[in-house]
Amino acid sequence: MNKVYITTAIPYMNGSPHIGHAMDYVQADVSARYYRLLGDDVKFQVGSDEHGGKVFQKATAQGVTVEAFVDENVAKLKDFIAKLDVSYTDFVRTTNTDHIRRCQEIWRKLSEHIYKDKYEGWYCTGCERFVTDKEYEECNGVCPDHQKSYERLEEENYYFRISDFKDQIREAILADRVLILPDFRKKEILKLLEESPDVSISRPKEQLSWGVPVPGDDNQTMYVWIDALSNYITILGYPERDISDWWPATAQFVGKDILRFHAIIWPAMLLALGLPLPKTIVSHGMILVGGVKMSKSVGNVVDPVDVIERHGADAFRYYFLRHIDTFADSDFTWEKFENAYNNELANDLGNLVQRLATLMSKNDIALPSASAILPKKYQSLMEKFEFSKAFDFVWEEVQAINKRIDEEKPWMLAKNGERIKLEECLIGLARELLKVNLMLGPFLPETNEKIVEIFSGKITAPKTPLFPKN
RNA sequence: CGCGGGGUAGAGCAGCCUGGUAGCUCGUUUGGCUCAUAACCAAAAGGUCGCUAGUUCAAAUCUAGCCCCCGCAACCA
Repeated sequence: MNKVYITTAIPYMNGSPHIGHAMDYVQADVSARYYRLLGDDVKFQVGSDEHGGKVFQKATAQGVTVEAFVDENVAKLKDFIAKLDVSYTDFVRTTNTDHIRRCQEIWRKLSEHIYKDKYEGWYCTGCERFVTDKEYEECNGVCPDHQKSYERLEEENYYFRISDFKDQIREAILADRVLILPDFRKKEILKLLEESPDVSISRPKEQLSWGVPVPGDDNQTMYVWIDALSNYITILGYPERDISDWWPATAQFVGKDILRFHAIIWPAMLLALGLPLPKTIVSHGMILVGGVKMSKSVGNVVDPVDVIERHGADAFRYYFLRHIDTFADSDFTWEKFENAYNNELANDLGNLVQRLATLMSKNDIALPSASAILPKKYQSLMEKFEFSKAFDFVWEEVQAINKRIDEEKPWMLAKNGERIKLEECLIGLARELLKVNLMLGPFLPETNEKIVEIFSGKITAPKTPLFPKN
């Protein structure tokens, strides 16, 4: 039995979960369920990134303690993940004491690649943060929120010497020892790697109080990188436990916006710790709405929960796994979604189940049990994380069954009393459907179970269709 | 010359690496069927493959130049 470890990015707890996070979860879940289907032992991590200034400020603004604030958001996140029907096994919180302790131990282990340096940049005393040079120029040197001029300030930070590992990382990426998907992102990362300077990994305590204290320096707090990225191994019990059963991860799912951190900083950390690199980093694109970026100010934000409440988790998973490109930016519109739901889920699949179940039920034909096997092509696509293509393949089979029913005309066989042929025909068709259903399992877990139920024992057509139309 | 992705039927995409009748899904039109959620099956209409030049017997596909859209460029998925 193979050990498979699947991870997702841990969302920052300064707000509610949104559609971008949903992509991580749904993709990772399909992989996890697929490997379970193969009989593998799967560990599937999800979690929450809870430290940092923004979380602290938000909590303060709401007049609640920061602990209460993150607890509430974590509860929301867990509820969100449950709604998506995500079969995770481990939930890691960066405020968990084990995580914090392990994180500090990791820092110590990294110490020979850590140095202290001064950072100089534009700072807003209102926001209590540095802004990038680009931001500075865009605002003409005046903070738009506070109407104050930025000040030139310097502070001391610890830095992680990425440059110690650049060559190793480049080689690993080039040789696909850490496979970055899709390929065009790999090229992007290789280019970015050359320009990646050392990364600042701490902040003065007075500026950042809500975070993991830097071991051996009371005046510094860890900035996000080591705290957040290490979650993938602290949840496994690193460093005090041997994690080689699970690490390296089979696949780490991230959004394209944070790929750079997972493909550069994270591998550098792992190399410094003497740990192997993840086998695959899968990066998905952004969801656009009507061709434009989703944003609160535009007011075009689509809440996954709305989609789920309308047609269920499987419908959500269907659209986002098949019609949203697995790797590139893709468009969501309600019209497209409803279209896919009605034409494909309801008409192609739902109706297929209905007509076949009715045919078998009317003629009192049961399905002798037989185990289906997964087609090679499907397996190969799933193992390349080509979810949308794998789904297309499954759908070709769905359509082929509908076609076969029309060609073989079982209702005619029934009318003519050709019992033997009828049984042969319907059992053959039902077996095909169960083969499809097996492949459908990782994508649409709820539907999968329903189909299994319908076609076991004495068959009766469901009273309410699998995918009811409005 | 910052890096990367893209411009193919009304819409969304595949094909381009390894040149040789331009394909898929949705939508539209017509026909068939009646087991089924007015569902299913078949057929048809619809494209100067961003522009220009070049290589070639032959280019969506290779080369060069140009135009346009989008993403990223140290922390807003």
